[in-house]
Amino acid sequence: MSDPKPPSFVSAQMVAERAGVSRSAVSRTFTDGASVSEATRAKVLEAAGALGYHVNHLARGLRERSNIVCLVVSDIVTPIRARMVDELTRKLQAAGKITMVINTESTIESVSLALRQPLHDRADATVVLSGAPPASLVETCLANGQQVVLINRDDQLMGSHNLGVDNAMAGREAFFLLRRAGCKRLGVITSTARTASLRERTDVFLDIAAAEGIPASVTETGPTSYASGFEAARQLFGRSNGPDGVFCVTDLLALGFMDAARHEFGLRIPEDLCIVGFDDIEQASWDSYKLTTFAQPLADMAEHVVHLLLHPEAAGIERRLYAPAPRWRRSVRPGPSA
Amino acid sequence: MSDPKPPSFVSAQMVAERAGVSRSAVSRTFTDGASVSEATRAKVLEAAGALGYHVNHLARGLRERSNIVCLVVSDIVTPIRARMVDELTRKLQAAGKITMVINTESTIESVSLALRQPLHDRADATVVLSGAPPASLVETCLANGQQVVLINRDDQLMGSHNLGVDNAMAGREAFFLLRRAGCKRLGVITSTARTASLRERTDVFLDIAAAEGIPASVTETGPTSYASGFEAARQLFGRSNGPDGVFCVTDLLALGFMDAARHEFGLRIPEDLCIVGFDDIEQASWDSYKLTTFAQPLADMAEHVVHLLLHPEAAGIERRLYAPAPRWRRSVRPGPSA
DNA sequence: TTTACAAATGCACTTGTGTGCAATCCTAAT
DNA sequence: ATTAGGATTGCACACAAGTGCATTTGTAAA
Repeated sequence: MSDPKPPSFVSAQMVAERAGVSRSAVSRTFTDGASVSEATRAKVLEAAGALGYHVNHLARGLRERSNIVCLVVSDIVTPIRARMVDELTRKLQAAGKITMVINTESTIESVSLALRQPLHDRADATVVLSGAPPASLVETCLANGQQVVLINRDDQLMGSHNLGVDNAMAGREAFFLLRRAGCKRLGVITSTARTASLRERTDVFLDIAAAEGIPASVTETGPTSYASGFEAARQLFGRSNGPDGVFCVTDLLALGFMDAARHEFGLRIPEDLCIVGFDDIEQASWDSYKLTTFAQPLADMAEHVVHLLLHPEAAGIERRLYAPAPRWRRSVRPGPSA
Repeated sequence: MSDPKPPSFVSAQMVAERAGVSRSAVSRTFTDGASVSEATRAKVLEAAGALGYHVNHLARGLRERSNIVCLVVSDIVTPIRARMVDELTRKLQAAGKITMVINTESTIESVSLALRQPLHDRADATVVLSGAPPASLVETCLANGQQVVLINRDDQLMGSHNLGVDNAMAGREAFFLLRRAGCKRLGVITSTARTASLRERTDVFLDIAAAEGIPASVTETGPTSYASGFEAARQLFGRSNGPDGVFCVTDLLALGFMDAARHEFGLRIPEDLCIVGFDDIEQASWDSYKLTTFAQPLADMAEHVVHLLLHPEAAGIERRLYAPAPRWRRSVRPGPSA
């Protein structure tokens, strides 16, 4: 007997009918600067409220910009990534953008697949936090009028914005920190995920060490994780003559390394072993670690991403390098031991 | 002289013109089960490839379901939240859904504002991970044909799916773990964010303790964080006669509490003090902590969310409670001390 | 009261897609 | 060669919005 009437979204047409005006009037009521009389506006607002009307942003996006930003990211659970996602979603939202998150693996195929999504969704922009996007797909995005922002990606693709942290500076600073502490046998702990960022931190550190005549080894045991750092320490101190100063290219590696060095081999930090990390994740400041490390200016970077997206034509394409901020804590001696 | 031709998305119309067919043919080529001849399909695919055509999901969403799912969440940086977001985005994506993230504060106003977004964006469903959504707005979402899934929220709102973890069980188990260890003076460490989940864990623990005649105190010093746990330990052990067994309603609180107890007061864990946490964040398993805690079956929960969204009419509204899985580690003695 | 001019309104078109319906094409059987 | 039948195809509409343009309404000045 009764109409089942499946619930569905209420359109401007329905509001117009209820308010006894044209659909144009409804549209104009919700458009800034449009010409509507106070009486009509009131009728429309009443009807809209009663019906629970909400402007369809998707339909609006058909005509002009969609205000959608695609965030391509892997390893969200990683503290540093989670913080970046947090900063970006928060700031994009405040700027009136809609954030679509694409959770991808770091593999080329997975990223390629993911990068097709912003095209399908008519995103205004694509922000890549992880993985190495193929140049051809980035070009397609650009050709379709999207902006592309790569964060901490090596690929200096034409037409994309590139934001990154100064890895060379970090590698250099890490070395000098350890040398000032009087470390004699250095080591770099990195991961098998050979991204350009990690590689640059490693290479600069090694180059300076070589130039200064201090021996330095490289150890990598797996992905960029606590477990890999732990395993690295096991390997290094399992044989004699382990390092007395290490640069872990990531805080997660550093914390794992630290735990293994302390609890498996009884080493004292910083007396027997100095450790420098990178990222300044929250855990690095915890009382069990007090890790000396470098902070990425995430808030500044996110801020700049939003700025780029809000003013697409303002400054043109740019590559910007941010200086990592050293955080001196307890894992490095202030001066030589003994 | 040359056409500036601002880059923009290529439409099915353009593909049709280049392929010399009607726009319908293009649409049918990209629609499963539609009737297109092999010759036409080939021409269309060629043209689409050359032009870089991608079906506009937004426009498609105008007609039927949009396949957009809204994720309302706060405190993404928190390990447990990051993991839930990771599980959900990954599984939703695999199911062909598009995830848009709304990063909100936990305040009522902020959540209210956030909940309007899925309405504007014609999301098929809204998943709420944080905050207390006002009933009226949830009703609006439901009235507009959306599905609403609340995860670990108290509010048992009509028409919304409710998934949660069995907090009562956790509180009970925590108590028995500590009693079996022979603890005489118990304590609960919680936060000032009085969500239903945290409150239930606290209350059940206290009730049983009272019933069993073991004294138990409650301490809350701030938000649900490492720092709050740290501060709680300072307060409790700053005066004499601190507890010898505590249930921290969150792992973050537990780790902070642990660090302060060890490093500020020299307490040995589990000899002098037993600690039980909740969440089983990655850090709880780290060598410096080895925290006994309870794991939320995040993967199962995410799986079920996707199931609910894929089969909207299948099972109707439901409330489902998941059993937390105990993780026995080193922060609780297996039996009474001395 | 008439005129002039601005404000308000509605028609119709636009955006990009999917699809019902009718017209056309092609193939095979009579 | 004719026809039946199925496979293709294209037209036109629907979806939900914004907006240029012409029309109507309203108001104030002459």
